[in-house]
Amino acid sequence: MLEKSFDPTRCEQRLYEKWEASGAFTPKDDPNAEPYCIVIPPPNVTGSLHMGHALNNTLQDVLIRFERMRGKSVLWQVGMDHAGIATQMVVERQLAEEGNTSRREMGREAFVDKIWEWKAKSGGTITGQLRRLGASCDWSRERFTLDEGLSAAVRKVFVQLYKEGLIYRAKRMVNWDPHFQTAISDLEVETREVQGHFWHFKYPLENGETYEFPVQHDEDGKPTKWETRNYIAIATTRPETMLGDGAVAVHPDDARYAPIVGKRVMLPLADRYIPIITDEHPDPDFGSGAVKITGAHDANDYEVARRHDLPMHIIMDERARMLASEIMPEKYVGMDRFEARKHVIDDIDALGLMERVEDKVIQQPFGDRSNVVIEPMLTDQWFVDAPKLAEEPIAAVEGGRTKFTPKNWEKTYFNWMRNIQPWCISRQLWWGHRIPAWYGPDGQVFIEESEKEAQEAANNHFGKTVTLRQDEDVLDTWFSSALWPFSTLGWPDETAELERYYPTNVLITAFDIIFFWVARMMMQGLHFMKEIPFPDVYIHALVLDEKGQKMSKSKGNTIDPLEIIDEFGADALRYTLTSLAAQGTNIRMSADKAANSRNFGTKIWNAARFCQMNECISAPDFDPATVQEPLNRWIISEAASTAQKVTTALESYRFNDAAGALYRFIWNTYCDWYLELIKPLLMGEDETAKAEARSCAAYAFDQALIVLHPIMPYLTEELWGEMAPRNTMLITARWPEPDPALIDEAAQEEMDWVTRLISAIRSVRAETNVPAGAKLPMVVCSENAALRGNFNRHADLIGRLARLDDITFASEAPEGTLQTVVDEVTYALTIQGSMDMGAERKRLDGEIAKTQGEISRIEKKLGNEKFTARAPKAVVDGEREKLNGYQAQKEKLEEALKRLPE
RNA sequence: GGGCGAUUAGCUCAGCGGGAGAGCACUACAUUGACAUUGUAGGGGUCACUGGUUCAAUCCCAGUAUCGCCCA
Repeated sequence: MLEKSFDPTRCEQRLYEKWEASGAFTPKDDPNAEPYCIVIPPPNVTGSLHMGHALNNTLQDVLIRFERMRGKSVLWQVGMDHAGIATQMVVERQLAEEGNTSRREMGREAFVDKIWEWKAKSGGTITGQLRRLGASCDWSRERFTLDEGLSAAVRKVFVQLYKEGLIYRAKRMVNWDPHFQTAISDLEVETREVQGHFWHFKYPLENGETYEFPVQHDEDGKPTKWETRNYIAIATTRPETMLGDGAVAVHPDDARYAPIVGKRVMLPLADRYIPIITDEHPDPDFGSGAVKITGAHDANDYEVARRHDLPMHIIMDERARMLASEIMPEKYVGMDRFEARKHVIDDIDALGLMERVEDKVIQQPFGDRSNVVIEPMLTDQWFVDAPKLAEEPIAAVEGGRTKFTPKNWEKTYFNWMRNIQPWCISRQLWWGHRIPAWYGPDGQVFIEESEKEAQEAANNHFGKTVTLRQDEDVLDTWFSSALWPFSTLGWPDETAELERYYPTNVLITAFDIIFFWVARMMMQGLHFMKEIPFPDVYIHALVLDEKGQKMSKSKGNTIDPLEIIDEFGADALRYTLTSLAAQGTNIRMSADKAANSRNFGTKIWNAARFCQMNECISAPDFDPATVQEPLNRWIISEAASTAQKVTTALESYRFNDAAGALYRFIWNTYCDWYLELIKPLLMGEDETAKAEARSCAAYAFDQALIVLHPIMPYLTEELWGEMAPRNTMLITARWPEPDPALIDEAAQEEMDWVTRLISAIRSVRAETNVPAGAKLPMVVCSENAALRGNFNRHADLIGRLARLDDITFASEAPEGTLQTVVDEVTYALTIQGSMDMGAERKRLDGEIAKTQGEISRIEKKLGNEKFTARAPKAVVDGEREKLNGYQAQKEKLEEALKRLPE
């Protein structure tokens, strides 16, 4: 006998271990089975499970379990990435806490050893958490981006791309993180609005030259008043960068500055002259319309400087301190950029060149991990020719070889891919794939997959043995993650797995990661495998908090999925997320919602208890097609059509529809109606009827367990094991095939009538305040033979569920009865004692008004000649039929009202 | 500035060219042998606004408003 409710804490670990030990997580070794593969978007080795992961992996697991039960050879390829910056940050912090030496003092090799130590001890927390979620991934094939095979893949890719001219070293503008002292990608930069200032400086013209600058304009914008100026005004939010200015730019159409274009200004503090140039970049309506150009420290200025061949002065070192150089005034050398800013402001002010200062909300870039202001800086880095590599991925989506669900994300993808910039892949870190580039004594570079090959190449080049120095930098973590869909399957070796599972079937991810995962995997997959990595990309929701805000640690509004699992069980969390995963909308998560899902589990559990108590035990040789009773044929139909709905929903990534169909079938159909309806049979004397009800109850329940399993694996597996002896665990049970023979429309119609009739009688009773316990006699006001047939079959059930003690037939309703109309037939209830006349009158009035409303609506429609002429015949006929029905119903209701005693 | 999305019951959200739906919350009743983590019944909506297309619009199209997100 089952306990009173499901206890997840008692079952989850045991079941998970049993699944894993059974080999269910590894792909089945059957050459005839269709392959199905998902690669996990690799979580970060330092990470722990948050709601986003929980959703992402629940959806993957739902599909994986679904396809596994459908008999496919399923591989969920799991693993983690090494997360260069994040990991280095964690270990450096740990070193600092232990009062140990810094990484620089420690040296590269010792530091990297330390990280591996850390990884062995504390890394990969998330894999244990994925297990708790119930993720059925193949742990035997777990990979790590820094493991040997994946590292070999990275070297091969780097060398090949270099030799194809798709990787190059260049001096370009990058996002420099002065805290980590490395370049980071655009995607690791978070632009925030902060309260800042706009400083307006005057740059004096060379030789004290002057010009007339308009200061007032009439309505047509014509200047009406001028003043004589010996300077050009510029405005900046970052005054310290002025020390590196290479020019002042104005728009070519800006008449105000036309007289001084081509002249020079004295750059204050720096004591050097810079030209006034024209460029399309300055907006004449913004600020003074004149822009200082600091080519080495601003992305826009860099483009201007390139166009005009301006000098680009790098004015800061790797920690963003002012750098000694021939253009840097002695005074500022060594100052931090913000300290230098203060001095520059004071010094400009002292020179009388400060025009004014405005408060201004500015967009400022921050490192998403370091949280410091990012310095745009011109540095030497390795780049991937992303615009070139993006061509094929763009074409693949345009041609429909890879499809996004929901489709509108394709726009985001195209927008990003078509505007993609060269991808800076070098990082000034130690944790990662060290770049396979070696330099000779004269700086000549040798790119090879191993030091040995580089040495050979160098020796050949120089004609003698030379000493090589390997590039210090490592590659962006995403360089290796981009290879994930094929490197994890064994590439560059031609493995059986690669042959069988590439391309994978779908990538499941959140939209904020389209650029990281989808774009990069598409680029590398198409380039190296000559084939898309996945035909489908499913973009799921973000999980927000109850108020619809993004969860973040700093806001303190995170909901920990593990706490939800502890409190309500993994199934409740999974069901909640799945049921809310409607396409194109975000999910507002709350503990309340998980509680509802837990209640759903309890409901199922108790239905199982009921089945068990009543010996509803599934028999292996049971054939649903042989069932006789409409009641039973109905539940079999419903189970089959639910399975079909769930199948269709999952095939089209409509997870919420799958969850909803299951909820309705199990709770509203099976529990609320079917189990209630078979109770009289189970307690009755008719052994044949009892036996059929028992086996059908068990069968339908089994079907529900099977089809619910992908979403609620623990509870369903536990019940599967408890309810009957089985040949297989549920995780590998067979998913139902669509079987038209199981759908019985006549039975569905008949039972629909039964449930509507019972509901109608209950409604009358409740609204007229008939005591809930009272059993009433009912008169069916009809001579219809088919109706009598229905009552012959179902009178007991109707009587029990509607609390009737006698059902008789008559042509007319007796006086003084409560009446309700179902399918144009009046049913009259006789009550003992006095009837609540007021309530009954009110109820009937309400019904009549409602029916009249429908009649009027349809009459109006049918009265419209254009409607009857142009609408499809089926629609018009349908409306006529409905009208007849409503009219008949209204007549019956009016009769009932008339028969009410005054 | 560019792009995307949202606006449907008190709340959270599905849905959809032809009778407005769910969960939660609310009201009343019920402890009838699976389940109070429950059951039965009920109340509650000008489907943001304005136009257009159509025999027919909550749904399609255009515009407006408000909100949210992404990119610059």
